[in-house]
Formats: sequence, C-alpha cells, structure tokens
Amino acid sequence: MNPHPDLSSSAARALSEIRRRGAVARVDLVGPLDLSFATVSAATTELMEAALIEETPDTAAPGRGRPRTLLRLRPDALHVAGAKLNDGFITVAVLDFCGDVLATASTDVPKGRIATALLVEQLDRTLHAALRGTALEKGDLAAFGFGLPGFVETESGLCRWSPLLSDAPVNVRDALSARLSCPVVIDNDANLAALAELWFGKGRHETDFLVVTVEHGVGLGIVLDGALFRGARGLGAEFAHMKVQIDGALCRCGQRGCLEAYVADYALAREAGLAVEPGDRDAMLEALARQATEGHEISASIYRRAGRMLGLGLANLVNILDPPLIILSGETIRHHHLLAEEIERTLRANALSIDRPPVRLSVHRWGDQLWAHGAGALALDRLAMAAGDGAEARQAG
Amino acid sequence: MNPHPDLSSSAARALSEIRRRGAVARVDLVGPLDLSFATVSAATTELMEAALIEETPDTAAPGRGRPRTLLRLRPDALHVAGAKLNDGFITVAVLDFCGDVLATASTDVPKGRIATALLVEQLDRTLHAALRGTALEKGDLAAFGFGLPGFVETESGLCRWSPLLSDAPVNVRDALSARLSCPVVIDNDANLAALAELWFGKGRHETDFLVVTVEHGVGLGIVLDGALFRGARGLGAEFAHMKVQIDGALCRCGQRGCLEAYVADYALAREAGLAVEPGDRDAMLEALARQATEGHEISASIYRRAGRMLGLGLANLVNILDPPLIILSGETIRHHHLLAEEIERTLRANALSIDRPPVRLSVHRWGDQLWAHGAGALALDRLAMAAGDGAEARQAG
DNA sequence: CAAATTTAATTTGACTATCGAATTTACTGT
DNA sequence: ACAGTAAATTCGATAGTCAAATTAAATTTG
Repeated sequence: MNPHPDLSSSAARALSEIRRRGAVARVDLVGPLDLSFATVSAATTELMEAALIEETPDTAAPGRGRPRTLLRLRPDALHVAGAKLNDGFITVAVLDFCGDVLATASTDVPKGRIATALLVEQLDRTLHAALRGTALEKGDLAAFGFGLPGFVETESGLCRWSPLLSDAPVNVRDALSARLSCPVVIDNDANLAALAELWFGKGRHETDFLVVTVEHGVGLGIVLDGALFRGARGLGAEFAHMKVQIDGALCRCGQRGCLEAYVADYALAREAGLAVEPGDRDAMLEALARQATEGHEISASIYRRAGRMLGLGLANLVNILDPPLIILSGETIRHHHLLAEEIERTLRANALSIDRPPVRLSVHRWGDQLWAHGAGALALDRLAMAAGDGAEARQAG
Repeated sequence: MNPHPDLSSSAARALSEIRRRGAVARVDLVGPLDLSFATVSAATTELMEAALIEETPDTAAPGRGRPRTLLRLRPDALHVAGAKLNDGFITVAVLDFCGDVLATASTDVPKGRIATALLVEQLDRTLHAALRGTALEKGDLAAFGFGLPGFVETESGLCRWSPLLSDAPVNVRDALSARLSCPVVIDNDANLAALAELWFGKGRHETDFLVVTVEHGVGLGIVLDGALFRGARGLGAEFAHMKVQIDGALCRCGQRGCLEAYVADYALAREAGLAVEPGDRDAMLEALARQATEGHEISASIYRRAGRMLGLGLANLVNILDPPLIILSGETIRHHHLLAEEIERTLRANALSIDRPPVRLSVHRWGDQLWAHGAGALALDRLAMAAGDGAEARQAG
C-alpha cells in the first residue's frame, strides 16, 4: 500500500529535481545533484522501477552523438488531495503526481468557529464530491494535505489555535487521518501558499523567498534553502503580530500595534465606517474597495495606510532574513493595486540593501482553489520527505 | 601542515559532541549522535589517532561492570587566535583546543574609521604581543578568527561596510590571511558573541537561541539548529535597522525609526543634552548613566525608552523565529539594569506565546576580552566545519 | 577467591551508496 | 559503411555504516 516504496536518498533528490525542471535528461542531473553519472544512473533506474517517472524523447534539435532521453514524472504514479479551510467554506482539490489539478469541490460551512468534528465530516463529504469528478476512490489517495489559519504544529499534527476552530487545541491531523484512512499533513495556510509557490509557482527556480498572503488576515511563509522554515520550535512565523506601531491599534490578539490590526479585513472595516455608507461588514468593505478604486481619497488612504504598515513589516523581515525575493498573494492583493504600490514604496524606503541587488517583489494573484492546490503540494512534499527519510532510516537501521 | 587531517563526518560530529559535553564516555555518544556503538568506536579511534582527544578515567563512583573511560579534548591538540575590532582598540586572544584563553593583548588604534592596511598591521603586532605570553609562535596557529561590526560576508571574506573601516568594501580576510600566513575567518561581531555563547557560554546546551549585544550599536546573532544562521544571502541579520517606529528618529543609516536610532550610544547622547551638563560625548553619556542609576527621573526615562524599543524589536524577532532563549550581553547591558528591566517588560507584553512556555531571557554580562574569545570560537568552528566538509568532499570526490 | 554477572569497548563480516574508469548504446556526419 | 560523438550503463573498488560476536575490566555472589 505504500505509494513510495522506500527510495534511496539520491533517488529522492533526483525526483525532486525532475519535478522542479519538468523534463530533464540524466546528464543534466549530474551537476545540480552533485552526483557522479554512475549514481544518477542508479537513482533514475530506481525511480523507473518504482514507476514514478517515465522516459520521453528529446524534442530539441538533435546534435552529434547519442541523443538524450528526457525523464519526467508519471502523472498517474500516485494521487493526493488537499484542502483549505476558509471562513465559511472548504475547498478541496485532487492532484496527480505532477501536481496538476484533476478535480475540485467546495462546501459551505458555518461562518466563524466550527468544531473539529464538523470540519472532519464536511471535509470527507467534500472530498467525496471532488473524487466523483475523477476515476479515483478515497483508497487511491497517497496522502491528504490540509491547511488552516492559526497556530499549527505540522510535526505533531496539533492545531494550537485557529480563528476558525472552536475546540483548539486539538489534533486535527489525527482526527482527519482516522476519518480518511490515509496519511494526513496539516499546516498553517500561509505555509501552503509558500509550498505552492515553491513547487508550482514563482518560487520554482528559487531556494530562498518569502510568501506573504493578504486575505482576512496576513500570513507569512518562509522558504530557506529550498525548504519551508517553521521557526525554532515548529510553529510558523507569526508575522501578523509583528508590531509596526508601539502602543498602536488594538488587535484581536489583545496586544496593540500588530500588523494585522492595520491590514486585516476587520481592521479595514473599523475605519470604513468613516468613508462609506453604514451597512453590514462585507457590504462596507466592498463599498470601500470600490470607492478606493474609483479614486475616492479617504477610501484610498485607508488602503494606503494598510500597505504602508505591511511594507514596513516586510522591510523588517528583509533586514532579518535577507531574502532575494518576496511573493505577494491573496485575495486582498488581487483587488487593490493601491495596496501593492504602497507596500513596495515603503519596503524600498525601509529595507537596507548594501552594495547588492535589492529584494525583488512579485505580486501573484491567485484565487481560492489554488490554496487547495498548495495543500496538495504539502501532501506531495511530505511524501517526498518520507521517501528521503525512509532511505536514511533504512541506512541507519 | 593541515591541523585536522581530514576527519570522517562521524568523527567530526563526535568531536563537537565531546567538546560540548566536556568529558564523556563512548557509550554516551551513541544516543546523541544516533550512531551504532561500532561506528562510535571507529570515530573515536580516528580522533585518538589524530591526537585530538585523550582518555581519562571516570571519577564517578563505579557501578557494576567494566568502568567507562571518559574522552576529552587534548588542550594542546592545536591552537587558534581571535581578535575583535572596537572603536579605538583591538583585542586579541590566544586559545587552546579546549577554548581556554592562554593569553590576551590589546592595542589602541585611532578612533573612528581606519584603513584595512593599518588594521592588518596592528592586528599582526597585537598578535605577536599576545603570543609572547605563551610558548607559541605565529606558525603554531591553526586558524585566526576576526570579528568587526558592520556587514560582513563570512563566505567570501568580504566586509561590505563597517563603521570602523574607511575603505570598505574590502576583503579583510584575504588581507589578514596574507599577513598572518594562516587561515582566517571573519564575521560580524554579534555573530562572534553568538558563537562564544554556543561553544562556551549559556548556549552550550541549547540548539536555538538569539544573542543580542548592546554596545555602541545593537547586534544580533541567530543560532538555529546548533549553527549560526547568516540569512539567505550570507549577510548577518540587520537587527539594528529594524523599524520600531514608522517615520521615527533619524538613524545614521539615513532611514528613520531604526532600533539603533533609539538604543545606540549616539542615540542616547542625542537626548542626554537635555538631562545632563553639556560636555564631550563620552562625559555626557557617563553622567547620564550615573544620574539614571541614582534615580534621576529624566535620565532614567532615556534608558527606559531605549529598553522599550529594544524589547519591541525582540518581540518581533520572537514572533518570527520563535526561539526558546534570548541572551542579552554587551557593555551597555552590563551597566544599566534599567534597560534590561524595560526590555523584559516590553518583550513579554508584545511577544505571542501560545499555549507554550514563553521565551527565556538571560542577561550575560561580559567584557571586551571575551569578544576575542568568541573570535577564537569562530576559528575553532571553521576548523570543525572544514573537517566535516573535508570528509564529505572526500566521499563525494 | 573463583566463577558468574554486568557493563564497556572492539572486532568481524556483511551491506549499501558512492565513485572513476571502462564499456555499451544510439545517434550524426562524411 | 564507418568514424566520431555524446548519453547512459556496467564494473570493480572503497568508505561508512550496522548487527552480532567477541574481548575487556570491573563488581557481585556462592
């Protein structure tokens, strides 16, 4: 039943290099993996025998000598699913081994905090719905990745706190794993976004970058040396509560001056009352966005301040972590270019760059289903790591 | 001439574990290194043959069975020296393999920025002075570690900028290496402090912590997973320029609101004019410190604000990196408990701690010569890494 | 006090991952 | 056809590792 019959560590590394590059000849793996040709040959043979990759002829104009045969992932080598919990709904995606989305499904859940039991119930249901669009059954899934906002310990599977769960701390991974009867990985939703960028997005050819998501809250995923960085004690970076103003605006965490208290939906809504007609929160936010886009000065200034605070927070991150690239994504970013502009301006003004190229800033607009895509990446990532660890464990034992 | 005849990677790991633990039996290395007894035996034999360690009988009350023989470092296995550049003087220390200081020496240099040529000249001279107190000659040194404030790239040996160098960017390492004819490692001075804590200080039994130094400026060293973290692009963390106040006080870097602009000597001096009798800068700072200690409210408030800003910066670090321990050290910390108290208060108020033990804060008072001690640790660290790399390179080549 | 017991450390034999060098394979160009 | 060239595999050697057997040095027990 084990989808990855234990791979040797070089085979695992070769696999992830093939994934990153799409289609690549064996020769071209020698350099990046820093292995001898002999070892690359052994590793790729292992991957072929495990039916994880397949050969494909080189389409490039042939030169002299034996033409290279390219290697690529076999899409149907295995399948995973991923999901993300949002405020009010759940999105599920089913992915093949290449990371292509085969099907998605979405289900509404009550807004605000829900119980883990209900979450598990609804996730199972939504997964079934998604699977109906494919030739797969639940038993065909090699792993399931799940992302949610809050403080999540991937290692233990524990969610210590989430704005969308009523009964945290709770071991969401074990609860899900029991229901779906397949391996489950959970993570903070910003980490999903980072992983999605690393595996399939703009971070594909990078080893160090930050992903900042702006939606109901602010999220940060840190990729260092080609892997997610989860902090010294396994909890993700709590960027949302970086202090950008001493004794500043009140945050829902109870502290003052948190970045989130200037940038999150609820923070914008707090100020929107002075700029738009009163109404319910969502309507006011929508009006605020519309007015800002149309050039209404007060509305625009609300977004500008949010962007300014976010830019300042990013500058602080740049000064500490020194990443060459920052990727901005999420719903709010998508709608409001004003925000992005102000972020960039403030970042440039406040980040040090000494005698070297300044940090690149890249805005990646993407929608909800792609969060689930990221959750799939999380599942694939865990499989890859398991394969690597398996080899090490075998060698060590 | 190579002091560490290439060690296998397990031997290198065993060596650093022996260093950390002081004296340890072979059995007790099995667990921490996660190796079989057979491999530990082979590794320690290798270290014995390289004359890096020696046996010593166990002094503990004997139990049943064969008594364990302890292993410890041989102090005279090799020697290193380290130095730190301060504003106005240079300190050098000569260390044995255990990290014990055999001799130190100090030389005055002109205050402010000096040329690299002069630095090298004076370092060589000071090193000779220190060596006169020992039975060693320059040729007996296996490596030389050097720390200075500023933006330093350890990998390339380049100092991109320093408040104490007039001709940066300049490759200080190569310049020093040519003069001393032994391998040289250079690093940011805060990283030295972190390394000294990791090898010999309060971080000895920790794998993740921050070291914050407060002197003329503010420095930060980050230890993650038992090794110095130098940022994605090899430059240290620029904590001094974290923004703690948007559009805040003017910093000597030209930006506004930098932590340093509230905490560094020059920042305190800027405010001191309103609290003490006018005079030259050092005299004013001394008067300020004295008055604050004696309870003079205005003077105390200047330190309190500095501590508050520093605490806020630390809280931001904690939220991003989630370290279990922060070590505060440096001159200013030593003199002003007011600062330390305010740091702790603000840190506690602004760092998130979710359902887990809060970060520990530890104040480590130490003087100038111990910076040089850290520089020695840097040299030892590089030797250890070189030994490990040597083994890997040999295996890979 | 000799034999049994206990714990520490080494040796042995086997296995795996790796490498460099030699070889095989599959093309192009003349 | 056949030399030339580049890609990929095979081969023999080596280093690092482990489990199991063995040796070593002490204490406890009869």
